[in-house]
Amino acid sequence: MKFSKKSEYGLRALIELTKHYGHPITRQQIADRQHVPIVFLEQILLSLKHAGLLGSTRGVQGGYALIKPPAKVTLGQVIRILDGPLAPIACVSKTAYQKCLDCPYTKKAYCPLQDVMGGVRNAIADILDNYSLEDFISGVRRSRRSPVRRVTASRYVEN
Amino acid sequence: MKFSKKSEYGLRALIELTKHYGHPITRQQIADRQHVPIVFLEQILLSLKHAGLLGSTRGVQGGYALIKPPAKVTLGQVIRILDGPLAPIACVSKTAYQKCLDCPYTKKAYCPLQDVMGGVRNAIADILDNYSLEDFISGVRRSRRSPVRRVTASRYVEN
DNA sequence: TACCTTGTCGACTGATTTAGTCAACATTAG
DNA sequence: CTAATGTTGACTAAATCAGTCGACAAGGTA
Repeated sequence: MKFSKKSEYGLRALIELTKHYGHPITRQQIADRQHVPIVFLEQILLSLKHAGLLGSTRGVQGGYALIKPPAKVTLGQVIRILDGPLAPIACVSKTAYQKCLDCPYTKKAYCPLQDVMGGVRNAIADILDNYSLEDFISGVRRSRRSPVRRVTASRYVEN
Repeated sequence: MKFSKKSEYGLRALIELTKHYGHPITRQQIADRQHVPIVFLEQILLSLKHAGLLGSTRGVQGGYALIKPPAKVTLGQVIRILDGPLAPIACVSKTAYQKCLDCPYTKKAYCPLQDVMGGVRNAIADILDNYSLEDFISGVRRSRRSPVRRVTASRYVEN
Protein backbone atom coordinates (compact mmCIF):
# COMPACT_ATOMS: atom_id res chain seq x y z
CA MET A 1 0.00 0.00 0.00
CA LYS A 2 2.61 2.50 -1.00
CA PHE A 3 3.05 5.17 -3.54
CA SER A 4 6.01 4.64 -5.81
CA LYS A 5 9.11 6.75 -5.89
CA LYS A 6 7.86 7.95 -9.21
CA SER A 7 4.93 9.69 -7.58
CA GLU A 8 7.05 10.97 -4.78
CA TYR A 9 9.68 12.40 -7.09
CA GLY A 10 7.03 13.70 -9.42
CA LEU A 11 5.32 15.61 -6.66
CA ARG A 12 8.63 16.95 -5.43
CA ALA A 13 9.44 18.12 -8.91
CA LEU A 14 6.09 19.83 -9.10
CA ILE A 15 6.88 21.73 -5.94
CA GLU A 16 9.75 23.38 -7.80
CA LEU A 17 7.80 23.80 -11.01
CA THR A 18 4.93 25.43 -9.19
CA LYS A 19 7.24 27.83 -7.40
CA HIS A 20 8.55 28.90 -10.77
CA TYR A 21 5.20 28.95 -12.50
CA GLY A 22 5.70 31.07 -15.61
CA HIS A 23 9.31 30.39 -16.49
CA PRO A 24 10.95 27.11 -17.40
CA ILE A 25 13.52 25.48 -15.18
CA THR A 26 15.90 22.70 -16.13
CA ARG A 27 15.91 19.10 -15.02
CA GLN A 28 19.23 19.85 -13.45
CA GLN A 29 17.81 22.50 -11.17
CA ILE A 30 14.90 20.34 -10.15
CA ALA A 31 17.14 17.38 -9.50
CA ASP A 32 19.53 19.43 -7.40
CA ARG A 33 16.93 21.16 -5.30
CA GLN A 34 14.79 18.14 -4.63
CA HIS A 35 17.51 15.49 -4.59
CA VAL A 36 16.03 13.35 -7.31
CA PRO A 37 18.23 11.19 -9.61
CA ILE A 38 18.33 13.24 -12.75
CA VAL A 39 17.89 10.57 -15.40
CA PHE A 40 14.95 9.03 -13.62
CA LEU A 41 13.48 12.46 -13.17
CA GLU A 42 13.52 12.90 -16.89
CA GLN A 43 11.17 9.96 -17.42
CA ILE A 44 8.81 11.43 -14.91
CA LEU A 45 8.81 14.88 -16.44
CA LEU A 46 8.15 13.33 -19.83
CA SER A 47 5.11 11.49 -18.50
CA LEU A 48 3.79 14.68 -17.00
CA LYS A 49 4.42 16.45 -20.26
CA HIS A 50 2.54 13.85 -22.28
CA ALA A 51 -0.29 14.16 -19.86
CA GLY A 52 -0.46 17.85 -20.65
CA LEU A 53 0.68 19.25 -17.34
CA LEU A 54 4.09 20.44 -18.42
CA GLY A 55 5.54 22.11 -21.44
CA SER A 56 9.19 22.13 -22.40
CA THR A 57 11.47 24.24 -24.49
CA ARG A 58 14.70 22.99 -25.93
CA GLY A 59 17.96 24.73 -26.38
CA VAL A 60 20.10 26.89 -24.22
CA GLN A 61 17.53 28.71 -22.12
CA GLY A 62 15.20 25.73 -22.19
CA GLY A 63 13.67 23.62 -19.52
CA TYR A 64 10.33 22.42 -18.21
CA ALA A 65 7.46 24.57 -17.11
CA LEU A 66 4.07 23.98 -15.61
CA ILE A 67 1.50 24.99 -18.19
CA LYS A 68 -1.65 24.52 -16.17
CA PRO A 69 -2.60 26.92 -13.41
CA PRO A 70 -1.42 25.46 -10.09
CA ALA A 71 -4.91 25.82 -8.66
CA LYS A 72 -6.31 23.60 -11.41
CA VAL A 73 -3.99 20.66 -10.89
CA THR A 74 -4.73 18.28 -8.08
CA LEU A 75 -2.41 15.80 -6.45
CA GLY A 76 -4.88 13.08 -7.38
CA GLN A 77 -4.39 13.83 -11.07
CA VAL A 78 -0.65 13.71 -10.74
CA ILE A 79 -0.61 10.45 -8.86
CA ARG A 80 -2.98 8.82 -11.33
CA ILE A 81 -0.67 9.81 -14.15
CA LEU A 82 2.40 8.41 -12.49
CA ASP A 83 1.06 5.54 -10.42
CA GLY A 84 -2.26 4.56 -11.91
CA PRO A 85 -5.59 4.36 -10.12
CA LEU A 86 -5.90 5.27 -6.49
CA ALA A 87 -8.24 2.42 -5.70
CA PRO A 88 -6.75 -0.20 -3.39
CA ILE A 89 -8.39 -3.05 -5.30
CA ALA A 90 -9.48 -3.07 -8.92
CA CYS A 91 -13.15 -3.83 -8.34
CA VAL A 92 -13.73 -0.50 -6.59
CA SER A 93 -12.01 1.65 -9.18
CA LYS A 94 -14.14 3.82 -11.38
CA THR A 95 -11.50 4.66 -13.95
CA ALA A 96 -9.87 1.24 -13.98
CA TYR A 97 -12.73 -0.92 -12.86
CA GLN A 98 -12.58 -4.58 -13.48
CA LYS A 99 -14.81 -7.19 -12.06
CA CYS A 100 -12.96 -9.53 -9.77
CA LEU A 101 -13.56 -12.78 -11.59
CA ASP A 102 -12.52 -14.91 -8.69
CA CYS A 103 -14.77 -13.09 -6.28
CA PRO A 104 -17.36 -15.41 -4.73
CA TYR A 105 -19.85 -12.58 -4.44
CA THR A 106 -21.55 -12.15 -7.74
CA LYS A 107 -23.12 -8.89 -8.71
CA LYS A 108 -26.24 -9.87 -6.81
CA ALA A 109 -24.63 -10.34 -3.44
CA TYR A 110 -23.19 -7.70 -1.23
CA CYS A 111 -19.40 -7.96 -1.07
CA PRO A 112 -17.91 -6.93 2.27
CA LEU A 113 -14.50 -6.38 0.80
CA GLN A 114 -15.79 -4.20 -1.95
CA ASP A 115 -17.75 -2.15 0.51
CA VAL A 116 -14.90 -1.33 2.83
CA MET A 117 -12.35 -0.86 0.06
CA GLY A 118 -14.69 1.48 -1.71
CA GLY A 119 -14.71 3.52 1.45
CA VAL A 120 -10.95 3.62 1.56
CA ARG A 121 -10.78 4.63 -2.07
CA ASN A 122 -13.17 7.47 -1.47
CA ALA A 123 -11.31 8.68 1.57
CA ILE A 124 -8.06 8.84 -0.35
CA ALA A 125 -9.59 10.45 -3.40
CA ASP A 126 -11.40 12.91 -1.20
CA ILE A 127 -8.12 14.27 0.05
CA LEU A 128 -6.04 14.01 -3.07
CA ASP A 129 -8.62 15.32 -5.52
CA ASN A 130 -9.28 18.37 -3.38
CA TYR A 131 -5.68 19.31 -2.89
CA SER A 132 -4.19 21.47 -5.61
CA LEU A 133 -0.60 22.27 -6.35
CA GLU A 134 -1.30 25.74 -5.10
CA ASP A 135 -2.37 24.41 -1.73
CA PHE A 136 0.55 22.07 -1.85
CA ILE A 137 3.30 24.65 -2.04
CA SER A 138 1.57 27.24 0.08
CA GLY A 139 1.52 24.84 2.99
CA VAL A 140 -2.22 24.87 3.51
CA ARG A 141 -2.85 22.41 6.27
CA ARG A 142 -4.91 19.47 5.31
CA SER A 143 -7.40 20.31 8.00
CA ARG A 144 -10.23 20.01 5.55
CA ARG A 145 -10.56 23.18 3.61
CA SER A 146 -13.54 23.85 1.43
CA PRO A 147 -17.02 22.39 1.74
CA VAL A 148 -16.46 18.82 2.66
CA ARG A 149 -17.74 16.58 -0.04
CA ARG A 150 -19.52 13.89 1.93
CA VAL A 151 -19.00 10.62 0.25
CA THR A 152 -21.85 8.18 0.17
CA ALA A 153 -21.75 4.50 -0.56
CA SER A 154 -22.88 4.83 -4.12
CA ARG A 155 -20.70 7.69 -5.24
CA TYR A 156 -17.54 6.44 -6.81
CA VAL A 157 -16.20 9.36 -8.72
CA GLU A 158 -13.02 8.66 -10.57
CA ASN A 159 -10.59 5.77 -10.52
CA MET B 1 -1.22 2.28 -4.46
CA LYS B 2 -2.75 -1.13 -4.21
CA PHE B 3 -3.22 -3.79 -1.66
CA SER B 4 -1.66 -7.10 -2.60
CA LYS B 5 -3.55 -10.27 -3.38
CA LYS B 6 -2.21 -11.51 -0.09
CA SER B 7 -4.29 -8.99 1.82
CA GLU B 8 -7.26 -9.54 -0.37
CA TYR B 9 -7.16 -13.31 0.00
CA GLY B 10 -6.40 -13.00 3.68
CA LEU B 11 -9.44 -10.85 4.26
CA ARG B 12 -11.59 -13.17 2.21
CA ALA B 13 -10.36 -16.11 4.26
CA LEU B 14 -11.20 -14.22 7.41
CA ILE B 15 -14.74 -13.77 6.22
CA GLU B 16 -15.12 -17.56 6.31
CA LEU B 17 -13.20 -17.96 9.54
CA THR B 18 -15.30 -15.34 11.25
CA LYS B 19 -18.51 -16.96 10.09
CA HIS B 20 -17.31 -20.18 11.69
CA TYR B 21 -15.91 -18.56 14.78
CA GLY B 22 -15.62 -21.37 17.32
CA HIS B 23 -14.90 -24.37 15.15
CA PRO B 24 -11.98 -24.99 12.83
CA ILE B 25 -12.40 -25.16 9.07
CA THR B 26 -9.90 -26.52 6.59
CA ARG B 27 -7.85 -24.71 4.02
CA GLN B 28 -9.77 -26.64 1.45
CA GLN B 29 -13.10 -25.26 2.55
CA ILE B 30 -11.81 -21.73 2.66
CA ALA B 31 -10.20 -22.07 -0.72
CA ASP B 32 -13.34 -23.47 -2.28
CA ARG B 33 -15.74 -20.96 -0.84
CA GLN B 34 -13.65 -17.88 -1.48
CA HIS B 35 -11.92 -19.02 -4.66
CA VAL B 36 -8.41 -18.64 -3.40
CA PRO B 37 -5.52 -20.80 -4.71
CA ILE B 38 -5.08 -23.30 -1.92
CA VAL B 39 -1.32 -23.44 -1.66
CA PHE B 40 -0.98 -19.69 -1.61
CA LEU B 41 -3.72 -19.54 0.95
CA GLU B 42 -1.65 -21.72 3.22
CA GLN B 43 1.15 -19.15 3.41
CA ILE B 44 -1.35 -16.54 4.31
CA LEU B 45 -3.01 -18.58 7.02
CA LEU B 46 0.39 -19.34 8.45
CA SER B 47 1.26 -15.67 8.66
CA LEU B 48 -1.99 -14.97 10.42
CA LYS B 49 -1.35 -17.82 12.78
CA HIS B 50 2.11 -16.57 13.66
CA ALA B 51 0.65 -13.19 14.29
CA GLY B 52 -1.65 -14.76 16.86
CA LEU B 53 -4.95 -14.35 15.06
CA LEU B 54 -5.52 -17.96 14.15
CA GLY B 55 -5.04 -21.32 15.82
CA SER B 56 -4.80 -24.63 14.04
CA THR B 57 -5.36 -28.26 14.84
CA ARG B 58 -3.88 -31.10 12.86
CA GLY B 59 -5.34 -34.40 11.97
CA VAL B 60 -8.64 -35.56 10.64
CA GLN B 61 -11.03 -33.05 12.11
CA GLY B 62 -8.41 -30.32 12.01
CA GLY B 63 -8.29 -26.96 10.36
CA TYR B 64 -7.81 -23.31 11.14
CA ALA B 65 -9.86 -21.26 13.51
CA LEU B 66 -10.03 -17.65 14.52
CA ILE B 67 -8.90 -17.44 18.13
CA LYS B 68 -9.48 -13.76 18.75
CA PRO B 69 -12.98 -12.38 19.15
CA PRO B 70 -14.10 -10.96 15.79
CA ALA B 71 -14.91 -7.65 17.41
CA LYS B 72 -11.32 -7.30 18.59
CA VAL B 73 -9.65 -7.76 15.25
CA THR B 74 -9.54 -4.84 12.87
CA LEU B 75 -8.92 -4.87 9.16
CA GLY B 76 -6.02 -2.55 9.78
CA GLN B 77 -4.28 -5.18 11.88
CA VAL B 78 -4.78 -7.83 9.26
CA ILE B 79 -3.49 -5.71 6.43
CA ARG B 80 -0.44 -4.67 8.41
CA ILE B 81 0.37 -8.30 9.04
CA LEU B 82 0.07 -9.27 5.40
CA ASP B 83 1.09 -6.13 3.58
CA GLY B 84 3.14 -4.07 5.97
CA PRO B 85 2.49 -0.47 7.00
CA LEU B 86 -0.50 1.42 5.69
CA ALA B 87 1.41 4.64 5.21
CA PRO B 88 1.81 5.68 1.58
CA ILE B 89 5.35 6.88 2.14
CA ALA B 90 7.76 5.77 4.82
CA CYS B 91 8.36 9.15 6.42
CA VAL B 92 4.76 9.39 7.63
CA SER B 93 4.59 5.92 9.12
CA LYS B 94 4.52 5.63 12.85
CA THR B 95 5.27 1.92 13.05
CA ALA B 96 7.73 1.81 10.19
CA TYR B 97 8.97 5.38 10.22
CA GLN B 98 12.15 6.17 8.48
CA LYS B 99 13.48 9.55 7.71
CA CYS B 100 13.61 10.20 4.02
CA LEU B 101 17.31 10.80 3.64
CA ASP B 102 17.00 12.31 0.25
CA CYS B 103 14.29 14.71 1.34
CA PRO B 104 15.34 18.32 0.88
CA TYR B 105 13.25 19.42 3.83
CA THR B 106 15.21 18.80 6.96
CA LYS B 107 13.46 18.35 10.26
CA LYS B 108 13.34 22.13 10.65
CA ALA B 109 11.41 22.86 7.52
CA TYR B 110 7.82 22.03 6.81
CA CYS B 111 7.53 19.33 4.18
CA PRO B 112 4.45 19.63 1.95
CA LEU B 113 4.63 16.03 0.89
CA GLN B 114 4.84 14.77 4.40
CA ASP B 115 1.90 16.88 5.39
CA VAL B 116 -0.47 15.67 2.74
CA MET B 117 0.67 12.06 2.89
CA GLY B 118 0.23 12.07 6.61
CA GLY B 119 -3.34 13.10 5.99
CA VAL B 120 -3.86 10.25 3.58
CA ARG B 121 -2.36 7.80 6.00
CA ASN B 122 -4.66 8.95 8.75
CA ALA B 123 -7.70 8.74 6.55
CA ILE B 124 -6.92 5.17 5.62
CA ALA B 125 -6.07 4.12 9.15
CA ASP B 126 -9.16 5.86 10.41
CA ILE B 127 -11.33 3.54 8.39
CA LEU B 128 -9.35 0.35 8.63
CA ASP B 129 -8.55 0.55 12.33
CA ASN B 130 -12.15 1.15 13.23
CA TYR B 131 -13.55 -1.67 11.19
CA SER B 132 -13.61 -5.05 12.92
CA LEU B 133 -14.13 -8.48 11.46
CA GLU B 134 -17.50 -8.46 13.11
CA ASP B 135 -18.51 -5.33 11.21
CA PHE B 136 -16.94 -6.84 8.16
CA ILE B 137 -19.09 -9.94 7.92
CA SER B 138 -22.24 -8.36 9.25
CA GLY B 139 -22.26 -5.92 6.38
CA VAL B 140 -22.23 -2.77 8.45
CA ARG B 141 -22.07 0.02 5.97
CA ARG B 142 -19.02 2.15 6.18
CA SER B 143 -21.16 5.22 6.74
CA ARG B 144 -19.06 6.22 9.68
CA ARG B 145 -20.23 4.34 12.69
CA SER B 146 -19.09 5.28 16.15
CA PRO B 147 -17.81 8.64 17.34
CA VAL B 148 -15.67 9.91 14.54
CA ARG B 149 -12.13 10.24 15.65
CA ARG B 150 -11.13 13.57 14.18
CA VAL B 151 -7.59 13.38 13.07
CA THR B 152 -5.39 16.38 13.58
CA ALA B 153 -2.14 17.18 11.90
CA SER B 154 0.03 16.07 14.78
CA ARG B 155 -1.69 12.80 15.59
CA TYR B 156 -0.07 9.95 13.81
CA VAL B 157 -1.25 6.92 15.68
CA GLU B 158 0.13 3.77 14.23
CA ASN B 159 1.99 3.41 11.02
C1' DT C 1 0.56 -50.66 14.33
C1' DA C 2 -0.50 -48.66 9.82
C1' DC C 3 -2.64 -45.32 7.33
C1' DC C 4 -5.10 -41.24 6.24
C1' DT C 5 -5.96 -36.53 6.80
C1' DT C 6 -4.56 -32.28 7.77
C1' DG C 7 -1.17 -28.73 9.06
C1' DT C 8 4.14 -26.96 8.94
C1' DC C 9 8.09 -25.35 6.91
C1' DG C 10 11.46 -23.89 3.68
C1' DA C 11 13.14 -23.62 -0.78
C1' DC C 12 12.14 -22.54 -5.33
C1' DT C 13 10.24 -20.20 -9.61
C1' DG C 14 8.36 -17.18 -13.17
C1' DA C 15 6.29 -12.77 -14.07
C1' DT C 16 5.94 -8.12 -13.18
C1' DT C 17 7.18 -3.74 -11.29
C1' DT C 18 10.49 -0.43 -9.57
C1' DA C 19 14.12 2.34 -9.96
C1' DG C 20 17.13 3.42 -12.54
C1' DT C 21 21.07 3.86 -16.65
C1' DC C 22 22.86 4.56 -21.38
C1' DA C 23 23.45 5.94 -25.98
C1' DA C 24 22.01 8.25 -29.94
C1' DC C 25 19.55 11.96 -31.65
C1' DA C 26 16.85 16.62 -32.22
C1' DT C 27 16.40 21.44 -31.42
C1' DT C 28 17.50 26.12 -30.29
C1' DA C 29 20.39 30.30 -28.80
C1' DG C 30 24.29 32.67 -29.40
C1' DC D 1 29.18 25.88 -35.75
C1' DT D 2 28.70 24.46 -31.05
C1' DA D 3 27.20 24.13 -26.55
C1' DA D 4 23.26 23.43 -23.82
C1' DT D 5 19.26 21.33 -23.39
C1' DG D 6 15.33 18.16 -24.29
C1' DT D 7 13.59 13.35 -26.65
C1' DT D 8 13.35 8.69 -27.33
C1' DG D 9 13.88 3.91 -26.83
C1' DA D 10 16.31 0.13 -25.30
C1' DC D 11 18.34 -1.89 -21.52
C1' DT D 12 19.16 -3.75 -16.65
C1' DA D 13 19.58 -5.06 -11.73
C1' DA D 14 16.97 -5.79 -7.83
C1' DA D 15 12.86 -6.42 -5.40
C1' DT D 16 8.31 -7.94 -4.88
C1' DC D 17 4.30 -10.72 -6.04
C1' DA D 18 1.88 -14.71 -6.75
C1' DG D 19 2.22 -19.16 -6.59
C1' DT D 20 4.35 -24.12 -6.50
C1' DC D 21 6.74 -28.22 -4.65
C1' DG D 22 8.45 -31.57 -1.67
C1' DA D 23 9.46 -33.41 2.64
C1' DC D 24 7.87 -33.71 7.04
C1' DA D 25 4.93 -33.72 11.64
C1' DA D 26 1.07 -34.91 14.27
C1' DG D 27 -3.53 -36.48 15.45
C1' DG D 28 -7.56 -39.78 14.48
C1' DT D 29 -9.19 -44.09 13.07
C1' DA D 30 -9.14 -48.90 11.84
